[in-house]
Amino acid sequence: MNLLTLDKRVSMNIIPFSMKINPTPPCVGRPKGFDPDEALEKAMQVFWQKGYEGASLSDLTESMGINRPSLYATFGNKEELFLKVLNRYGEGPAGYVLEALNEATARAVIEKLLRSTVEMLGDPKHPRGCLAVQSALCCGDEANDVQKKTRAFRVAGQKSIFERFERAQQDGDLPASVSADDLARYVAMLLYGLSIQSANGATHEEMKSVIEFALKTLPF
Amino acid sequence: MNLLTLDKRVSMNIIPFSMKINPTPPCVGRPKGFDPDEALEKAMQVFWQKGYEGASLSDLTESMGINRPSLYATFGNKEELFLKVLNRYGEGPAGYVLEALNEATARAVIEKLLRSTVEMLGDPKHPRGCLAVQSALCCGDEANDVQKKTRAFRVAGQKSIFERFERAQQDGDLPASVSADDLARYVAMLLYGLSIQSANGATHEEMKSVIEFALKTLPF
DNA sequence: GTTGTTTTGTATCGAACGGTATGAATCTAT
DNA sequence: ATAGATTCATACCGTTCGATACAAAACAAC
Repeated sequence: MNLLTLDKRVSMNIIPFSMKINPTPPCVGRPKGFDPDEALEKAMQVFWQKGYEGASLSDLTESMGINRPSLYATFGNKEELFLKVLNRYGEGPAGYVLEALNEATARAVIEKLLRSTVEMLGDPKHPRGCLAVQSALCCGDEANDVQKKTRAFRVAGQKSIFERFERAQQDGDLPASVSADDLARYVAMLLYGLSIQSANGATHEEMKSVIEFALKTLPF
Repeated sequence: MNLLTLDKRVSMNIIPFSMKINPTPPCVGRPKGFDPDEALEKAMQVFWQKGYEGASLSDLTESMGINRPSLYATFGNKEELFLKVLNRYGEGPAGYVLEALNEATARAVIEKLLRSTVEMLGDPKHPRGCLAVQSALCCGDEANDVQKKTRAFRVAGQKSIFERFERAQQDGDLPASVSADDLARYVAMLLYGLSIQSANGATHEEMKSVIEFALKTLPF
């Protein structure tokens, strides 16, 4: 789910010629005492549970097992760290969203989206809820950029679902009588709603039960 | 929507006999230079937009038009102020939820809930989204109490809807084949989902359109 | 006018925030 | 071994956080 281009050095074409960007990690100097990938995973857990504003640098460095200078040297700052976490979230725990769009029919896409979401939200390895929904839903002025980018992340996911339904109508497996826009927004609503249900403490079984109800009401 | 007992002095029965609590404002001393009700309204707008953690005391006092000592003397502290705001939210902008339960049938209740929610979320007088969903969805350790009480607020609303559907089954206007638990959770999901849709920037018309779609799929 | 009570404005508290300067430590290359 | 490069650990920066101490100001009662 590569919805955002996070590396400004690449996206803005600042670097001339074909200068390589970190082609391989530097072979000189003291090696890192930690695995940046593992550290990023830990950071994701913290942001997932406490949100962008609620996660302090002390929370982050403690969970990541590194100290502040290492964090800043490796990830930039708190905001850049969060954006890298968001990207990781889209490719990892939320990667099922784009995968589900490969299902054969609109109906199958929706079933896969709902069932995968419930599986993800019910996984006790993660904090409750959806990181993209809850970690920067509303915040103070300083975190406005993070809020906007997290919202753009959600909107991009909904747009992908919408485009898949448009294709489904061309393929003929989605009746032309239903609006692809309404349907995409409706499905996104269900996913968002499940996220809040999870945050409310709904059990895995309860969520499984409610999406079966929702699927039964689908008119196609 | 009096879902929470916010005044601990009352709920815990600390005060002996029938000692009155602020029966009438004191007639001696310098009078307040502001209207606490108006100030609370302003505070609600701030928490609604920035969330509990994102709203600083400077944000609050500036919008409320008072200074810090006045805020603390009148509302206790930041947490108590938020809880009073949450109570006000339940009785004001979100008061339609309990009102909707007075509709004659389960179907009418759902229609009223969805349409009233869209009207509330589409009102440009308020910040986007639902205060009870977004203002303390996840946060740091210090705000854990606020998070729990906000979650309890949401869960209480869902429970009220559930109990209304149970009654509807006794009344016979909701088929016994549908689970009242599933249906209440489903409707709450739609309301939560609408809140996130609103935060995502969905227009009033888009939300109106998607709930009409959702209502069309209802099997009763 | 004096006293007693409450509110307001200012100035500030200790703690925590995000972020960094600095030097010791640890590696490769020669 | 030495030099060069990078990372790590400590200690600290300025700012902002929520919360208050204190005294002047504004009222009612007498």
